[in-house]
Amino acid sequence: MVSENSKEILDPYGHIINTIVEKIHEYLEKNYNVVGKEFLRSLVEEPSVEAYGDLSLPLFRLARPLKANPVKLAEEIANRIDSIPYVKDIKNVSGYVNFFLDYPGLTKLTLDSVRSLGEKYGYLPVDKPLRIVVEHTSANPIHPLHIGHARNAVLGDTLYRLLSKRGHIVQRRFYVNDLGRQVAIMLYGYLNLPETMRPIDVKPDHWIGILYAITHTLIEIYELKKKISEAINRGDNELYRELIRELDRLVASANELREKNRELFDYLANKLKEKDNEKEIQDLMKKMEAGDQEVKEKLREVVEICLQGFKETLRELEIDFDKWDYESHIVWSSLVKKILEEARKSPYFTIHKGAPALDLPRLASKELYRRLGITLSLEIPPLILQRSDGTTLYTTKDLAYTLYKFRDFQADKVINVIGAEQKLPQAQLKLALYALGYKREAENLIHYSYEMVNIPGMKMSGRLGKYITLDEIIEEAKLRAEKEVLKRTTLETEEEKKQVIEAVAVGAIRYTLVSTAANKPITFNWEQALSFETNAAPYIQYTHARASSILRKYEEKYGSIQWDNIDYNAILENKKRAKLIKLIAKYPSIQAKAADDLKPEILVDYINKLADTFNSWYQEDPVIHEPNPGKRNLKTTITYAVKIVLANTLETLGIKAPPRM
RNA sequence: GGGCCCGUAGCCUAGCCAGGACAAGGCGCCGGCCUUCGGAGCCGGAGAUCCCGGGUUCAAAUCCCGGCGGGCCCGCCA
Repeated sequence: MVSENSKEILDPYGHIINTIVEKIHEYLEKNYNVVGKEFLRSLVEEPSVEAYGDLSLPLFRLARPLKANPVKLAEEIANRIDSIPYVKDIKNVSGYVNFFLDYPGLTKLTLDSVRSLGEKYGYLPVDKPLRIVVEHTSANPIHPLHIGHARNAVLGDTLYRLLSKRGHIVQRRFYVNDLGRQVAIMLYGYLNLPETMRPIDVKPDHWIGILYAITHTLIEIYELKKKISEAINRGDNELYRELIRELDRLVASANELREKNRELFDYLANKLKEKDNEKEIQDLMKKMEAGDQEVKEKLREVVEICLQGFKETLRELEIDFDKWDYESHIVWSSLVKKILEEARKSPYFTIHKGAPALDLPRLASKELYRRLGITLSLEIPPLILQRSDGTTLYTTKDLAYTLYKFRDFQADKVINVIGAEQKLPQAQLKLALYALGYKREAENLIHYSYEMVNIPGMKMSGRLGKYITLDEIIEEAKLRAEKEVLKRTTLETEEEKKQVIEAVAVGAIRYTLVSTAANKPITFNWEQALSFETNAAPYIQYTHARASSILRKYEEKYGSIQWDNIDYNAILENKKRAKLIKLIAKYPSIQAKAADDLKPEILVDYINKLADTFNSWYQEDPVIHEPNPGKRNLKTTITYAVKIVLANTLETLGIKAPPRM
């Protein structure tokens, strides 16, 4: 099945580097001490200046183990090693060995690869596929998705695509936090409404968002009023003034909420006025956790309304899930109870502040933290498992859920896409797993952490109903895309135009969210997100459409692409041809690295460089008008390869690549 | 009080983990290119104390220490 040369077909550039390393290693082994091949390979780099060649091996770090002078060694290697496949010339420059590639050879190798793999070019499969769960988005079902969730969702979905294309078996899961206090508040509001006031012509999650914010704000106001009269009775003036200020703020939010849905607001304001809301919510939470039949049904009903809205939004962004897991299911199916029992038997079980807990600080050690990928200086407190009243805490449920994910999918690895603010609980989770004897799971649980998305001049708050929804952002993106597309499109039918507008709008959003490294905060900016110029999604899409168009015209004139009569030597006639073929050759290893390092931004960086180089080449070196058939075939096959690579990177980023725009 | 992340031209970002040869792109700004394959493009130019100060090293944007600025976390919340 695997042919002799499959490696070089799948990964032309990687193959060439391996060949070079092989030769150097052979030489050093014969004449000096033994040096690890992997180490040697890690030293190979791309020179910063073109004049220094295509690949370079700095010898400074080798000098010590080999007991050699780097400058002399470079000289020696350059002189003594004369022939390496795909290498035309070897030169030494003060401690560096520089390699100049044989471009006709590289071109043939690369185009052979593209020819035999076609649209699959670039997807380098791993030797051992893993079963991987990617849990992402997992927004609380109490308000619509906003821009922060969008970063989570897009990152999670892109990781899924990267890993799948790398050959892993990947499952996407969404964890529905349906047992928290926030959900209880929303459910409480819902239960106080007559059926006639359920949502009709609003998007379901938007309605839920308002219901939650109104219920929350009203309850806060009523509680605050009680505290204020207490403060008056006690004559505590300072407290009184402080509470009044807080009340003013809440009333201001309440007025804004009332504007959004008067009927709902006035009804609940009246209904909740005289009740002991706090007590009723406590009762509701207990019933929710216990799985009270009646509450259970209503809970699922109201949560489903919100999830319906999530699904609509996510579908717009080409995001889908394989499994929706409910926190309530984890609790009701006694998985949590089992974990608690195991914890009680664990040697790390302790009582902390009067509550049952795991003594995680006892596990603190350099060795273990490194293995689990926990930052050494992170101080991890004991993990309290249960409240004094017996109800369970979030991380305990998460402990049960994590094991459930591993078991349900027989996963080798579980990746949680969760905000950076949850670093501590995620580290606790790992240590707790370890403490309970789940070493494999602890070691293969990955917290893929990302920083916040800020909207300039705005502080978002779900509780007060202050946020910009993802739906609004998508809507705005479409409006802006429409304006830009209609200005320039060559398409004629309305249907085609609509598709391109959507592809451009969604592409712009996904691209923006994935192009900045996850550990850096993003300040959301329309101009930048929806830029139609270099370094943005539409630019890549446009370049792809342009390459497609060239190929279409070629085929109209000459028929199908000619692979058999290619003038490989002609690659040397134009520097940009060579630059392009090198980029194309590198693609499989770049795509693989982006997947292995979980860094989509590597792909974004690459795709830009490729589009730049192609556009620049296109400007000065005509393809179809090339009269010489051998050269024309070279140029067309390069164009074809560029088109494939652009389409595949866009596909990996979840961005559509229309052939015409 | 302790901890984590970030700090690269007016603005946005890459490079930092595995230190190497003049710090790489984009936006914006200035000047050019439409009778040739799609100008959402191309070519050229100006613009940087790589937050500051020490240290390690033949070599530091990159590693270590100490500051400064911004965000986040330290709950019987989720």
